[in-house]
Amino acid sequence: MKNYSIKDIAEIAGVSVATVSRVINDNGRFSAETRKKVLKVIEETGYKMNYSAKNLRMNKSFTIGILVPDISNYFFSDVVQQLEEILFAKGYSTIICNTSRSSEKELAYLRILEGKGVDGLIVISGAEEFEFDSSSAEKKIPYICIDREPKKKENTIFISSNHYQGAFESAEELIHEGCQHPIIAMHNQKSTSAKERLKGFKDALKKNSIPFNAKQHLLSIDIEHSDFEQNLLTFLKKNPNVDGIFSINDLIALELMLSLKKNQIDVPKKIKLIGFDDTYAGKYTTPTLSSVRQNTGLIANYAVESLLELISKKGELGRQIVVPVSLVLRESSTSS
Amino acid sequence: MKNYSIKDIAEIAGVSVATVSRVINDNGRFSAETRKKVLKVIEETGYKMNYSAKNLRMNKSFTIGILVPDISNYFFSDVVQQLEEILFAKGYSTIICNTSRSSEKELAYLRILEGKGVDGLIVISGAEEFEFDSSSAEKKIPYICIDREPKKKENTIFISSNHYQGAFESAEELIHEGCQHPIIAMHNQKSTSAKERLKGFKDALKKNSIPFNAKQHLLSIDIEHSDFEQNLLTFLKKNPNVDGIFSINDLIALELMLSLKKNQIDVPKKIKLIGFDDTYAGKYTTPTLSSVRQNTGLIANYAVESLLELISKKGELGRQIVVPVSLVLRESSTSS
DNA sequence: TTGTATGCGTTATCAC
DNA sequence: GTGATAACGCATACAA
Repeated sequence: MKNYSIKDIAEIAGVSVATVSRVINDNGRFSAETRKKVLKVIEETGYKMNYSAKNLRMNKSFTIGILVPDISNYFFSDVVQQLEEILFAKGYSTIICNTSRSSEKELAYLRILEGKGVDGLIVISGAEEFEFDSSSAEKKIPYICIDREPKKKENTIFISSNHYQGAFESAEELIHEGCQHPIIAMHNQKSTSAKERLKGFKDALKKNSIPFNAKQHLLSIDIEHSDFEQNLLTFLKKNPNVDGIFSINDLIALELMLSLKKNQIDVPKKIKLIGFDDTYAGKYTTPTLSSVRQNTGLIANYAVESLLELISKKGELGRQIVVPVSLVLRESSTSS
Repeated sequence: MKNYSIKDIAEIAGVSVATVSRVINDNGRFSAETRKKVLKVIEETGYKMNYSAKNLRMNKSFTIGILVPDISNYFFSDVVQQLEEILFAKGYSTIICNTSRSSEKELAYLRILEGKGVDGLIVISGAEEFEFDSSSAEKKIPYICIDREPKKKENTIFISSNHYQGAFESAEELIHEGCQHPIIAMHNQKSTSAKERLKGFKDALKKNSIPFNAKQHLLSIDIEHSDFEQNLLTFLKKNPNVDGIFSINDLIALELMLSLKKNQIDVPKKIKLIGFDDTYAGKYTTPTLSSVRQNTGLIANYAVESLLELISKKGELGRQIVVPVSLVLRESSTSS
């Protein structure tokens, strides 16, 4: 048994390679009879398309590259999985590239992906703004940005959750639950989404006549270096009236919950807490964790749809799609 | 600006395509001067290798396919990420295929991957035994199985954690902590890893003179259908002396913990609990969850190493590599 | 040391 | 409705 090519198929079926190709791609005209004949041979031989040849000839790869900072992150892996699912159904395969938030790795991947002739790119998050100059202007590779603001908006389509809304509603929820001194806890990454969440939080405070002040309302967390717990305690010592925390993500929220518990600060009685991403862990903590859920399914759908439109030259660039989020309320933010 | 080919480069540099190819691949002989000349042109033009052509010509793709049941699973995504990292460093790119535990999808992917000419395959878990008959015996695609027992061991290399050890040690730990009636909680998937864990659990009981009896020591959970909590309560009603649970994975362990808490059954006082996989959520529950940690880094390393050996025809087939696990003890299994 | 020519498997453009 | 053939970009055997 060998690797059959359409040439072999043609020979066995007693037709020409052109005919075989036409049958396979259901493209052009041929009689029902030859069709059956060819299909039978294909079945019998177990013929498999050589995509390298097809790609070379067509200058198309039916492959989409996905750039993601960290596939083990809950939100990212969720989006990626959905993307993969949808793309597969549409006949595309995906190359998932874990950039580990490293620019060099990202660049290296970009070159490889270009070389492999991907038809399109989906770029997910990443700390900095993204600019992709497919150096060959001739064959610009279309790309979609998810949660990562592109430098040149006119070259791409930008999809993201409504981070502003999520933060705004969270802050309002805390206030409505009686919090007089809600704060926002965030890391020092200046991603678009983080900025939006901060803005939403600030605006909610403003709307409720609480003047925002970084010293009093912003707990800044240096993920890598400083001691998490000490960080929190110092802040609370300076601001003893804090009674609500909106955390920029669940990971931080969970750590906060742990530290608070360790220091006998009751959640939600003394301090109410809302996270972001609705990680599954939030269902199992005591108290269970309220969080903002992003609609990954919708995001993935929009991304694929837009990208395929761009690939077929039908899509309009420069758009921005904002996907609404939903607040999932659990015990950590509700006054019994 | 267009997409340059080596032909263009050759023309600009005033040499032949053969020379350019030799320079690019550092293969064959050429003068230092021509080398410099060619490299300069490549730099200036921003030439990018067309891998479709290269693959077609070389019958090699520098691409590895990874089949994984569910990328959003903690253990899987961890392994995949590490695989990707290691492979990337070695110049390979990866196509990650999420099979959603569907045989059809798996088969479809296999065909595509073959067509794309992947140099090798890494198959992770999946419910059933795996048999990959690269239908073209001519060009057998080498593959590695992680946590999934292949039907024909002689065609592949089988890598897995020491599930037996993890289960055995967990059971012994429960017993040493005073449990008289430890049980194992498991879903109805008959994967290799599940079987091994069951065996380890049984053997630990035997060693400690506790005769294993499915009715008394095996809590079977139908993930999809039945009501989880009711399931547990019924079992506990029949076996009121249960004082320790080894759960086949953390997901189930977390659910158990939730149900126990809901019914005021204290963990670890009344019932001690140990999970499997050391999901990050276990750090944030109350009590924190003891669990068996798999060494994903080591698994990934072995997998890549073995696969590359197979690809270069140097590896020996039929081997089995067992990677030790470690028991991470937390509050859920320790008597205060 | 370098160049010429061939073929990898496919699709598309012609002819017939 | 079908067949012959060029072309895609690359690596390599063989010539020079």
